[in-house]
Amino acid sequence: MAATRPTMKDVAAEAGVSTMTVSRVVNGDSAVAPRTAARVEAAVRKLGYQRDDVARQLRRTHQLSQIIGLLVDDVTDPFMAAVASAAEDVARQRGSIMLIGSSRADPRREREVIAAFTARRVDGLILTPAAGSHRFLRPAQAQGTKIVCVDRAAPGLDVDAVVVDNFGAVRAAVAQLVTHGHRRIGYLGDTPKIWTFGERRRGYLAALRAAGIAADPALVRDGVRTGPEAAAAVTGMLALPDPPTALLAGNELLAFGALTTAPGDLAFVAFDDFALAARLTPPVTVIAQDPVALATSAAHLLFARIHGDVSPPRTVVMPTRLIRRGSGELPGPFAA
Amino acid sequence: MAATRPTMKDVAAEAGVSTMTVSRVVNGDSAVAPRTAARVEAAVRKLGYQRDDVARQLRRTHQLSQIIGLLVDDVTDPFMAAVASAAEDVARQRGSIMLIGSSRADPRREREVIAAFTARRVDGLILTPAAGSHRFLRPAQAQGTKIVCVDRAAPGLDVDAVVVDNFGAVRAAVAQLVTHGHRRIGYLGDTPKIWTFGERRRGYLAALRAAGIAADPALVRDGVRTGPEAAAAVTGMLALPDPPTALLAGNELLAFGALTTAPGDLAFVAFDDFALAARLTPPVTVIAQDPVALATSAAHLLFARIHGDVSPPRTVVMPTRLIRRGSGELPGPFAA
DNA sequence: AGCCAAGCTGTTAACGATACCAACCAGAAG
DNA sequence: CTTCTGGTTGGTATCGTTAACAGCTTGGCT
Repeated sequence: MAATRPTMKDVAAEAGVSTMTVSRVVNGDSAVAPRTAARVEAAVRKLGYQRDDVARQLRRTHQLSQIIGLLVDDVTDPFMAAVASAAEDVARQRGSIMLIGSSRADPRREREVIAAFTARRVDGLILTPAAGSHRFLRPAQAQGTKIVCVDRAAPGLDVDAVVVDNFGAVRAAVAQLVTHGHRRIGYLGDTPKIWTFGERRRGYLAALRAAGIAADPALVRDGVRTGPEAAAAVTGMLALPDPPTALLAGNELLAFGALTTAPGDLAFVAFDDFALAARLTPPVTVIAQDPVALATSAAHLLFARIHGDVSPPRTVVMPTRLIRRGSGELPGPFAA
Repeated sequence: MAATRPTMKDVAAEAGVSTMTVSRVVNGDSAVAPRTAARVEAAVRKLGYQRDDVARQLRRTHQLSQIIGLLVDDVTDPFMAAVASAAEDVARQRGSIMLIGSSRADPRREREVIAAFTARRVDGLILTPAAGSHRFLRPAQAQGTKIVCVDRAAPGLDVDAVVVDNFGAVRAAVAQLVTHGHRRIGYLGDTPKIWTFGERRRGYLAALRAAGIAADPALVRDGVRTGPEAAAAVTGMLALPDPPTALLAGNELLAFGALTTAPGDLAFVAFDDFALAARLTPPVTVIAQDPVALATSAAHLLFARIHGDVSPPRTVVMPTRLIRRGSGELPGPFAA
């Protein structure tokens, strides 16, 4: 049952050659006489030999491990799933495999997962940083692990990042709600300690300020993490004496939660596009970003670093698009 | 820049002890005098030492690698994302990290990814098998890699599997459509070579047969893989001289595609529940399964195998639930 | 005092692969 | 006939860690 896997030594014995020759054949590096190679290949097939990449990596300590690590909040978030998928595609093209870990927005878990990854000598990490400082990555970075952030910047860490202009996108979307006659506009987001939510919140406040509207703390909800929490927050806002006439949901999950209770006449804009947005009544206006493009770009950047790019870290900003489907264009009480 | 990572030897020199002592401290195994341990720990911190799990694994060849591999079709499928998330949670509880790979339903890619994983000596694999035989896994299995299938069985491979009764669930759902007066019922699915779609298709045909309805090939569409393809298939069916009055979509993705064009009076049932199903008009009736429960069960089964469970392979069947929200209960032309 | 046990630490040899260098062989050239 | 060249092959050391065992203290017991 617990058959032990054959090693190069076994193959060498079977083929009557040295392990060096087996190594050469298995890796197709350097010249081996065709007849010898054929004998080795036959032995490989006969024994079911597969190269042990663990031993290989140990010997080639200063070479690449051909493993990258991806750390996301939560893969069940469709945005993160798209990131994971795109990152793995690039990794595969580059001959690497990918470890995946979820932080669940918990900085401690994030650190532990990253430590487990670096202990395996990953060549690089793609991160969607959780809240909190990421200085703890400096030693790993100093030892040569390349790091690229995607979706979010990592304050306190000097690395590449591929993001969108969250601030500008939300500001523009909220400004549009104001244009359509809304002055009581609600905001739902997770903690502003997460970079994206901080930016989105800033954009919301900036748009209000630009319109001369005082922000009402009762309409600004931070730290909302789940669909049901979002639904409850919306219900709470609507029960206010002076309820909002428009709402901005900070991501897809919160949008789904809000949509379970939001009435159809509440103007609504969601950050992130989603599959059935056009099928709802009214169709949902969204701020769309392209997670595949973000992740592909981040992964290419990572592999460039892995292969020796030492230029100063840069932040790539990808575009967003406000897709007007109706819910964000519902007129408010101050409509012209 | 390319600072090399410190090894136990470096730590040993710094602390004035042998590498064995460092090893003992780092792993907390056996007794080391508190003062010595403190010195070693200080050296570890000073140098930023981290144990090299690659070397460790090589030395401990007959121990576990504490890595598992997950192979899915595509993580952007929310069902698979939930599977991945749940599997990683269990892995983490068990002190393992997880490699992830996508087959994109391509058997060759599936093989390559699996080979890359086994070369890293994963302790086990969780698979959603693509189409085609999986005999190629036998050598890996013989060498001790544990394998568990989730969502789909793997014909030709004697392993554990955690699935739902796809056949029975679809048969019941289609029978219900018949009860509501439908006789022209369309079916959308990917290739029946993928186990789940084969089962779902069989269930559909069995329900028709039981109702004495002849299956019309024009209403049975296999090999539909994308949303747009599903939409086109629906458009095509509706243009028939004798169009369907009801439709069953074989998974979430196909349901989304179909819903972009299906008129509101077409009775509709989707395999897999989804976030906004209740918000559509009419609300969508679905056959729900619990991907988290499936994956959690599969992962527990895998770790049981990894830790020595040698009982015969078993297939765990988890329940499905027909959630009647309206679209599946629309009356057909033969309603009583 | 003498001896043993317990606790602590070090030495050596692997794990499976590859880098580096040396050795071998045939045939060509001098 | 000798020397050289180029293509092939093998030997040895090593990557960073730990298993197995050996050796050294120290203190307790008779």
